[in-house]
Amino acid sequence: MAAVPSKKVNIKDVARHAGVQPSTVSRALNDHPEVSAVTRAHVLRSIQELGYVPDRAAKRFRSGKTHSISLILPITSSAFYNRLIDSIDEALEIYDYDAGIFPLLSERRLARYQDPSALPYHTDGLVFASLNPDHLYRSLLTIQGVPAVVLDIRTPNFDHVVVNNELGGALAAQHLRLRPAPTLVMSVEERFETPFASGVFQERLRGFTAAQHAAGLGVAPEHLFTTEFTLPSARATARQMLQRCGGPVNIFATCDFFAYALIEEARLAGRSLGGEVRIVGFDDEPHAQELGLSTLRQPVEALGQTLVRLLMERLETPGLPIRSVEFDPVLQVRRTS
Amino acid sequence: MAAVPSKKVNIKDVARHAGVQPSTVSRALNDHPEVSAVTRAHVLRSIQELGYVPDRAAKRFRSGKTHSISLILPITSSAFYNRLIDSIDEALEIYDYDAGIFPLLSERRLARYQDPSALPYHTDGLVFASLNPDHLYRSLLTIQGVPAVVLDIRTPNFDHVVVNNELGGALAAQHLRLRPAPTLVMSVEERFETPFASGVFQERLRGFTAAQHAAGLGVAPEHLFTTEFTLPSARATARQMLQRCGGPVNIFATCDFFAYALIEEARLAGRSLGGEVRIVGFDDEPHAQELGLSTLRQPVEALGQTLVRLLMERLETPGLPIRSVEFDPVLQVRRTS
DNA sequence: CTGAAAGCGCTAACAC
DNA sequence: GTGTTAGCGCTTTCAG
Repeated sequence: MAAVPSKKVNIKDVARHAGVQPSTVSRALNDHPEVSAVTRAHVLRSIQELGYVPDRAAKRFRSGKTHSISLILPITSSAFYNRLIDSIDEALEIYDYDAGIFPLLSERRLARYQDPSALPYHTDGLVFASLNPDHLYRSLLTIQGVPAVVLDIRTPNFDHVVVNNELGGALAAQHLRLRPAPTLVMSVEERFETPFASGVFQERLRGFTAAQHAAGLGVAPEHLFTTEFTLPSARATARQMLQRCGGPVNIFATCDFFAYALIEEARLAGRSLGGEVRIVGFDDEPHAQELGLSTLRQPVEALGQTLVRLLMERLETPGLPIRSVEFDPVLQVRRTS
Repeated sequence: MAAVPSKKVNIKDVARHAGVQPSTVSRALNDHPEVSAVTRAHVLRSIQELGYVPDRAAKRFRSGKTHSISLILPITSSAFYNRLIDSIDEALEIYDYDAGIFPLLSERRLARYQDPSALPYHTDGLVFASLNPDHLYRSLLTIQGVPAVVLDIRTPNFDHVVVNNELGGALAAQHLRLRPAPTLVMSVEERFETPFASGVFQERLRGFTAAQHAAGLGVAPEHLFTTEFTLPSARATARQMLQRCGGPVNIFATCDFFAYALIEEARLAGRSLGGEVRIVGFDDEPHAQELGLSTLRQPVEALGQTLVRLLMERLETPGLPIRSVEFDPVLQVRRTS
């Protein structure tokens, strides 16, 4: 281990030190089978002695590969995306790949990511989670040359994996109908002008409403409550909803986060969960089980695996036609319903 | 906008199309002042027509710059790190830089990040948040050539920014002593064998304990409760603590997350917050204000700004000596104490 | 203001 | 099994 080296040592220095050619050093480093064990050992020792680290930029430039992909998503602080990150990480292992996480947390980031040489595109492939590349970019040239797959959005331009959210809504409706009672929905208003909307909440709501209509019931406008995606707003809305219906009530929350707010407020109000107040959420986040929340489980592991498989196939075979894979959510009945 | 181009168009194609030399195209693209307005316009039009996108890898290889840095942190799902990300993002703006987020969520990631050509090191600089590069790597050669700064850890090898956590603990102790009562602490056991420990919780605890001792009080071992970093564990521990002391009690939670659990359990048990049960947390997360939690505020914006400044200075002037900056936390008294 | 040419560090043909 | 050589696409001297 040398002290501060006066200049960065490159592959030529190593070659000279080991008495071989740069190509041999390269072969030894990249585990080519044609290099003899003795030479390899010799070269590796020179590398050790000189403290050589291959130039990252040159390596990538020449080989054209980074062995990593970028995961572009709206936020990272939700349990769903954390599970997705985990499942993608795991699925990448067998391909010897890595994922960088790029949360699109602000307009500023969105603006910077218009630049084709922004960091996320310095990888071999892209996964867009709940984000539509068709809307994200002024021109798709931005991500030119980097294959992409999309989660949660049906797009004709990219491989995509979606969950049948309408079915999820329908399953919730069907289940809650087991006990007739005033039926409320708690959802969020997605702003479709922004590129940050995937439409999943609308789909869940639509599935629920359609199923209610099919059963001759429907959802009255005053029974539909929308909230912001923050704890205080969700709590306030939940309180309002529970005050509106004093007696037995059924509630469909379009995500578990909203359901949590409902559970807390119901408890504070002393209303019996699963009896007087019945709740079905969506996502099956980790807390859901502890809290006994009935909810719709998304097959997150399968989503991650499929996204990775589609992307890796496309890396290997660029000319592939666009593929679309759909998964069904599954109703998990627990104590709140 | 051409259809699917048979082959990727490069700077030579653009030059030929525009009737100039590659160097001129490069100059036009990189806003060199020496190129005439007419030529620039001409070149830009060719670029448009051909749908040219500069090769990311070649650009970086040649220029040696990515205009981005990597933020390496333990998790992303805590409010503190989200605020840190925001403040770093903001601070980077004036430098025309960008940050990639690399959460070290698993042993697998840690293992992959031993590779010097892993994605995080394909940037111009590194910020380690609550993570010690000295322990993270088998050899620091892994990050060779990429300047780094560290948050939360005093290390002789890197520029670092720390918060005086011991002072925070002492301030909490001093404040809680205003009303004499049995005094409990809720903390976490940091495992120092792993590279995932920064030591901040120990520091907070140490500061608290030292201050109590100095006041002739001390913290009895049975008054120190440790928990896991999960909601159910925190809730269970909180319940235990409140059951242990039926009457007036003072509690120092070494982070707001634990304090939330205490608040919820105190409410469920019908104990009066700020009266019978007094709580001081640490971090001043966003919820803290809504909940009226007394807590120690970390100057997150200043931390982010300072980290960025130190890193940018080092990028400009590689030979700089190691610098250390310390910030004091500030006690925010609200309703829980 | 623009052209010509060198070269960044590495990998991969092609020889031998 | 190793050496030789060309070249990836861009930026940056140096001329003119």
